[in-house]
Amino acid sequence: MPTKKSTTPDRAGTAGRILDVAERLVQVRGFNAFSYADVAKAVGIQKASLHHHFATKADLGVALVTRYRHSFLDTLRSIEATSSHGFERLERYADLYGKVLRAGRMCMCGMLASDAATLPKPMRGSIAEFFAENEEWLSRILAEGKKRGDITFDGSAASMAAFIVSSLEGGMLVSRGSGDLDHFDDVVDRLLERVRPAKTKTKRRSG
Amino acid sequence: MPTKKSTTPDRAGTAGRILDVAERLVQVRGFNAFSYADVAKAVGIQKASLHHHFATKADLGVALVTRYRHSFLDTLRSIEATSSHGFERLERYADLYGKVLRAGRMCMCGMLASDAATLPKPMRGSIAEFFAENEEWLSRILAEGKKRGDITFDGSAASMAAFIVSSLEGGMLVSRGSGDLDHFDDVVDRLLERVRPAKTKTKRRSG
DNA sequence: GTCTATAGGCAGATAGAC
DNA sequence: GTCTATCTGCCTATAGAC
Repeated sequence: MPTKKSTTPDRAGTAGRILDVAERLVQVRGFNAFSYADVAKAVGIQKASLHHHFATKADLGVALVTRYRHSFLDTLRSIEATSSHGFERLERYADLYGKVLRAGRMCMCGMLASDAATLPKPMRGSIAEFFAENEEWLSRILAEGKKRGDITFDGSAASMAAFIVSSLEGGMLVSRGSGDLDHFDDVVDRLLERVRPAKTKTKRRSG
Repeated sequence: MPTKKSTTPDRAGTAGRILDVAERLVQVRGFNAFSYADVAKAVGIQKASLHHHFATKADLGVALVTRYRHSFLDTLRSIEATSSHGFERLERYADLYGKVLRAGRMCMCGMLASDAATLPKPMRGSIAEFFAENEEWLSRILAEGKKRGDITFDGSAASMAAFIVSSLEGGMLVSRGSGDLDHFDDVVDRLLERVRPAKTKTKRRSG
């Protein structure tokens, strides 16, 4: 859930600034509820200039999802590299979503998932890829943690990963719909309680 | 999750047909991705005629959410009236969402929750009410079931209710975004497994 | 790469006849 | 209550000068 620096480039230059602005607009309003005029205004150039960087809105959308996927994976790898404890990794994973929510945004691909039926076809495959990669990473972290004993759960790591992603995305959605951000924290608490290893007593959520 | 007959009226007449069509369009495409022209075409009247029934799109939106809330509550009461076993009630509750998903739709208020930032203000309060009523009902069913011993869970009924709603909404969202409807069934299985009472061996999901 | 100007279409909404 | 006709404004996108 970016909004942080990443290993990949694409964040500098006009194209990068356009993507930054468009990403925020998608996360707050959705793909069908922002226009080139909105982006142009926020970036400080004219509408027509946007078309030089992204010929069509569909092109912009594809670039948006592609960058988001890479950026998100970078963040996951960073969590993996800087935390060796399974449960702590999951806390930090959940906190990614919490930070986005508190920034007034929805997970970009969660937002796009709800717009799916109306999106240009090339975007849809990339959105599905986001969820697949996300669950793959989570699944691996869960399996390793279970083996090491610093994460607890029943059933397959893959289905647990799918469950976690759904709960967090749904938690964000319902919190935004209810206008009650604490709702999300309750969901995270309950989710983490189910995977917390018997002995550990790590404090929940930092931000 | 309607698309079924309800005790309340509002389903007959031109206004009712307009609401039926608009409801489907919102559930499939979202509030910002359908037009009066779409509705008029599907209903078989002219755009201008729609304004006689719902002067503005905001008015249509408010009527849509209000009817949906009442209709949904009717369905919940019907589950409560025709199932006396707690776990079975939860199975039927989850199945409501599954049926909507398999119809190619999203929960209407889940969809509207993602559109929230762009919606006319009068709609937002009503959407929040939907989630509150929904969780209230679920909370009561959970508390009763726990007391009777035909539902199991830790923590408060209210937080468990919030968790269930989030997981189901998120399950629908991610399933649609992944293009994999089985994803949702896995989420439901895992969710129900956590509330299943020790002795019972009810089969999961009927539809 | 950015600009001005504009095309062509669709959005939500209104006026007024029947 | 439904129609035809129309308004105004915004949308995505393009042409062509600088």
